[in-house]
Order: sequence, then C-alpha cells, then structure tokens
Amino acid sequence: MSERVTLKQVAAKAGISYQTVSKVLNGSNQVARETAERILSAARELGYRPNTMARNLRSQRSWMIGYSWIPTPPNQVNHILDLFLTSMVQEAEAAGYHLLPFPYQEGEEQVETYREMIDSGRVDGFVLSSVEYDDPRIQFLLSRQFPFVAFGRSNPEIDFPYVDIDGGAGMRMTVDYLIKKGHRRIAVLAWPENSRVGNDRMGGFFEALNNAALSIPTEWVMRGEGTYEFGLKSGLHLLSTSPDQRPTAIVTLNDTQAIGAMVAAHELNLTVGSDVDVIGFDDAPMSQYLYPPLSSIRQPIREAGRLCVEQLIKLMEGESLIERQILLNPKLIIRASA
Amino acid sequence: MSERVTLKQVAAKAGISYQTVSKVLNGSNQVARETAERILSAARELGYRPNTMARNLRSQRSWMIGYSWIPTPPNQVNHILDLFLTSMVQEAEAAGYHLLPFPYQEGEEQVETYREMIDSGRVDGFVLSSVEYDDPRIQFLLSRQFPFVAFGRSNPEIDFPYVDIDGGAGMRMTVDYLIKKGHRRIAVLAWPENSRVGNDRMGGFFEALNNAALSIPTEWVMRGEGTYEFGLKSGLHLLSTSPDQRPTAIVTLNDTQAIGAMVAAHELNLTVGSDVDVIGFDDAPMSQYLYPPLSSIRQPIREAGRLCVEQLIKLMEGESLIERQILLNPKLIIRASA
DNA sequence: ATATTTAATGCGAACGTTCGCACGAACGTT
DNA sequence: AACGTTCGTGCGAACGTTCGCATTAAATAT
Repeated sequence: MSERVTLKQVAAKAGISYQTVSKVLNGSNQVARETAERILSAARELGYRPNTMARNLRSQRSWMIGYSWIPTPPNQVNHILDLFLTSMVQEAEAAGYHLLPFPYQEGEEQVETYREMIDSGRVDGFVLSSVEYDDPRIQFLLSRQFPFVAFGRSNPEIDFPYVDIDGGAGMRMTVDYLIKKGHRRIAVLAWPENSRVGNDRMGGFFEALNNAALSIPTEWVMRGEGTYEFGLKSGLHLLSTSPDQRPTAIVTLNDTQAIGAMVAAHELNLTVGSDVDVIGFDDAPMSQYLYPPLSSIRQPIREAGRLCVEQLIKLMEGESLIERQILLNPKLIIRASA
Repeated sequence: MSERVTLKQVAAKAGISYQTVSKVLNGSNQVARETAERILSAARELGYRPNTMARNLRSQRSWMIGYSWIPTPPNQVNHILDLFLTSMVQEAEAAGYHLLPFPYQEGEEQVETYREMIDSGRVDGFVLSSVEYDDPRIQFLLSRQFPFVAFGRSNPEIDFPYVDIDGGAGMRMTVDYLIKKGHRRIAVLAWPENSRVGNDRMGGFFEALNNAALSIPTEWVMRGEGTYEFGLKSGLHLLSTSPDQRPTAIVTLNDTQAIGAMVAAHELNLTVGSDVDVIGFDDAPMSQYLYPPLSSIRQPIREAGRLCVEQLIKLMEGESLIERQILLNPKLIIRASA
C-alpha cells in the first residue's frame, strides 16, 4: 500500500521543520527562496500530497455537497440523473468540492438524515431535488441556516434559493405552436393535482389557451400517473370518438405518456402527425427514435446542474447571491409527431 | 449554524473526562453502568454526533469509494447509471461507506487522477467501470495493491477482482432462441473489434451458430458504432435484398442499433416480428414501448452494483474473496419484435 | 558598540477523535 | 496488616494539517 508521505517526511528530507514546509506549499512568501526551492523539490521527489482528512479537520470544512434523489421505480426511467449528476460533479470538482450521494429516505426519517449529515460534519451544503409542496427539508435547512440550493420550486410564499426550469413556459410554447398550426381542439394528459411540477406546467397550458381565447371540455384534461399505461388508456379514450368530436392534438407532461398516446392512435389506425398531433415533455433520449419521432420539450439539465452547484458554492463561501432564484427556459423540439 | 456538539461538551455536562465519553459511546464495558447512563443521556440531550472528519483522521480511513464513469455523449443514453449508482450507494451506505463520484479523465491524466485520490487519502477503494483491454488503471491499482473491483472484464491473462455480466451467454440465449424458432439466416450488428464488451458478446453469437452447425456470410456481421444511425443504415443494407437472400433475423449489441434496424424494416415495408425478427441488447427502459415492443437482453445491473461494492468492502477490510471473479447471467426478454 | 528593525524559521496549539497505559480506590486474600 | 486483583477513570499521545506567535540571526539605524 506504500507508506504515506506527510509533511514530516518532506521536512526531514529538506532538513527543516514541517510547519515551514506547510507554509511553502501553501505559498507563503515569508520563506527564503533557497529553502523554498529545496522544500519544493523534496516534496516533488517524494510525491507529497496533502492528506485530505487532516486538512478538512483543520479547516472545519468537509468540502462535500450532499445530494440524494428518488430511486426510479421499476419500469420507469430517469433520463435526467446522468446529465444532472455529471454536470454537478464537474462543476463541484472544478471548485475543489465533491459530491456526496446518499440514499433517499421517505417520510419522517428524511429530515433526520439531513440533520445527521450536518451534525456529523459530513457535508457543507446540499442540493435538493424532487422538491414538492411543503417540503420539510426546506423548512429544516432554512431554520438551521444551512447552505442549500433546490433544483425545483416549492410553495411560492417561502423564500429560498432555487434553480428551476420554467415548465409553464414550455407548455405555453407547445400550445402556442399547436394553435399557430391551426389546432383548436387540444387535449392534455396531466398529473395529479398535488404535483407541483405538474401544476406549473398546467399553468402554462391554460395560459396559452386563454391567450388565444380557446376553451376545451374539462374531460380533455385527463389526470393520472406519468406512465405508458395511463397514456395508452387516455389516448384510446380521447381518440375513439368521431373525427369531429375528438381532439386534434394531445400534449402530455412527459414522454412516457406521449408514447402511450401514440400507440393508442396507432391502434385506432390514426396516423400521428396528420390525424392527430402529439407533443411530449422531457425529450427523453429515445424519443427521437420513435416512429414517428416525438416532438417534445427539452430541458437544459446540464445548465441546471451547473447552476445549482455554482449557487451553492457561493452560499457555502458566505457570498450573497445576485439572483437567489433562477428560472431556465426549456426548448420545444419539433419532430414528425406534430 | 448552531455550535458543534463535541465529546468535550458531553463530558462537561456529564462531569467526566471526554475520553471516557468516547469509550462509552463506542460501547466499552469498562465503565460503571451508572456513569455510562449519565453520559448517554447527556449525549442524547445535546444531540451529539461524532465528527466524521476527526474520526476518519484518527482511523486513517476515509470510508469513501471512488467511482467515475464516461460521460454520455450527446444524443446517447446511459440506461445503466441510475440503477448502478443507486444500488452502489445503497450497499455502501448500509455498510458505513460512501460513494465519491469524480469526473472521468481520458488518456495520460486518468491514472494520475486515481493516484491523486489515493495519495491524498480521499478514498479507500475504487469501483471501475468502462473497463477496456489493457486498462492502465488496473495495472496501476494492482501495482499499488490498492483495493478495487472492476465492473467488467479486461485482458484474460490479468488476474484482478471483477463483477461482470456474461454478454456471451446473453447472445447465446438470443441466437438459440431464434434458431429454435426456425431462423437459419441471422445477421448481427456488432461493434468495432477493439471493444472488449463487443467481443465478449460476439463470442456467444458465434458459439451458438457453431453449436447449431450454422454459418452466415461474413458481410452479415456488420461492425460499427452502437448508434441509431448505424442501425438504420445497416438495416437498410441487409434488408433491401430479395426475400430469399436477406436475413430473417437481426440481432444487435444494443437497443439503439436495434431501433435503427426496426425503422429500416419499417421503411422497406417489412413487418418486424413476422417478415424479420429483431432482438436488441440492454433492455433500455423505453424498448418495451416501441412499436412493436423490442425483445432484448436484460442485464442484472442492480445486482452487479451491489456485488461490486460488497466485494470491494471485503477487500478494503482485508478479507479475502471467496470468488474473486463473478459473472452474472443476463435474461432474454421476449416481446413482439421476435 | 548598542539598539532597533526585518527576515527566516521554529514551535506550540488546535481541529475532534480513539487508544492504551497509568493511576487510585475498593475489594478480597493470605 | 500487608499485599495482589479488579474495576473505574484520567491522561497523554497520536492521526496530519494550518495558524499565529515566539525566537533567532542578520541587517540596518542610532
């Protein structure tokens, strides 16, 4: 395993006290040039690397950023994680910080996990994701005045630092596009009403309709899980009425639902892209390879990850944030499905 | 930020030396029951949590497992990462270890990154992925005798601890299945010959053909990238000959290629599942939603992640491995495409 | 020649643990 | 009454840093 090289080893080799070695390696100019050079070359020859644990103990900083995410349920996909994690890690490491992933806990124990990580000095800050309404983590971290940045918004009345993607804007772009294309009868596959992300997106949906002075039957707003099965079932339901009764376009809150709707159209012998337009949300990597390729909303995930860490680092270093809340715009990717 | 609670604080409150507090909290039975209880309740009241950095420094262990992965190129997907990472984190945390993700480096600097992490005491072991032939990390870690487990094999002549999925077995299952179904003309979309994973899988492909005393034209083994574009192009090439000349089944080394091949069939007005069978590899989460749903090989990723960490922990704790090399069997998932 | 400044280095202390040994008191034994 | 055991607790030391002050030697001013 090869012996550790410590300051003392370098000091012995250079014939000087180890504290002076420390000074030189940290760039103090209080040391004679000649000895500094002797020390530096000794350090180089021995391959000295400062011990992280000792450093951290001394500086009382762990240089760690805690992050946990909801494990993906079977048969579902997390398109986001790869990009989000990679960009966070890159941004963090570039600034000398490290990401500490830890398992997601449900319920009561969740806050306890965060408390534990703080009190044992394991992390200097957190990035939160899967933020919902009344998220107990936010209250807790605010009350402890512990640095964190949320990826996602929560209750509007609570003031905390976040980075989020403007899902409402995405939905508006989608609906605006469809209206411009001539659609007047647009249905939507939505999520349950307690979903913050879902409501954000639905806000944009209705806004776009209102702006165009359009209204749709309430039963065209179908709420359910973000699954293929729900998309398929809802698609069949919506599209199996007569051509002048059914919607001419279906928008969904994620691509998985959209795929279900496309298959529904297929099974009813309708052609997606002409008989009915479908637009998804998320731009899952495989959506481009569907038949027909799925139009969808692409979120700037890399940028979001980068910004979360950038903001958090400022907080951890005691700087104040110029923008405490950041909202990023997604992008509508048009393919053959709409 | 609330003051830290240290051993000294607890000791003061219980009226005893802080070292004795340490003994009690670490379960020494050398302490009088009465004082032990006094100490425990003081610790509970103050909410004492041992400081990780101090502990680690003292124990000379970081309790960290280093892991880095190749960032996914644009337009590609990493279906694996989510599952693999989640299972590693769970397994690690359950044993008191933590995962330390760090950015992937190419070329010369790669080994340097690993050296740096070792010498600064940042990690106690590594899980490697994206292992290829002549992987310099393996040589380096072996020579340093530093604990690691690779997810994936490398040169057969090098002995090191790994967990891998038997891609050859997967391919054998696929081809056996097709032969049993009556296919005699099977083409394959493969990867470049320098890909270790690709060769492993192709080994199984040829083995299954040999076992059935079948042979195929060399031009039916098409080598290229694991992309949609390559799958589409190759599919068009393979399938645009006359019905009695072309392959009746196409197998691929990943689902992305398979999707390309399916679209090729589609464009040539061939029905996948009857005119031509297609079987992929990886069982990407969305493959089940394709039209028709794609048959594919599913790899036990969770299990692989869990085992990597389990094995690594044994190594880090000085135990010897009962099985130094572990090979897991994948599973053929049959859907409508074959 | 002595006092004062400056430059270079050494040293003690601290961060919060854990570990092992030393010490004293209480006890039982001869 | 003297001695050995046992039990409970205290204490010093160490892990590898960094920081600030003390110390020494050299250089400059009086």
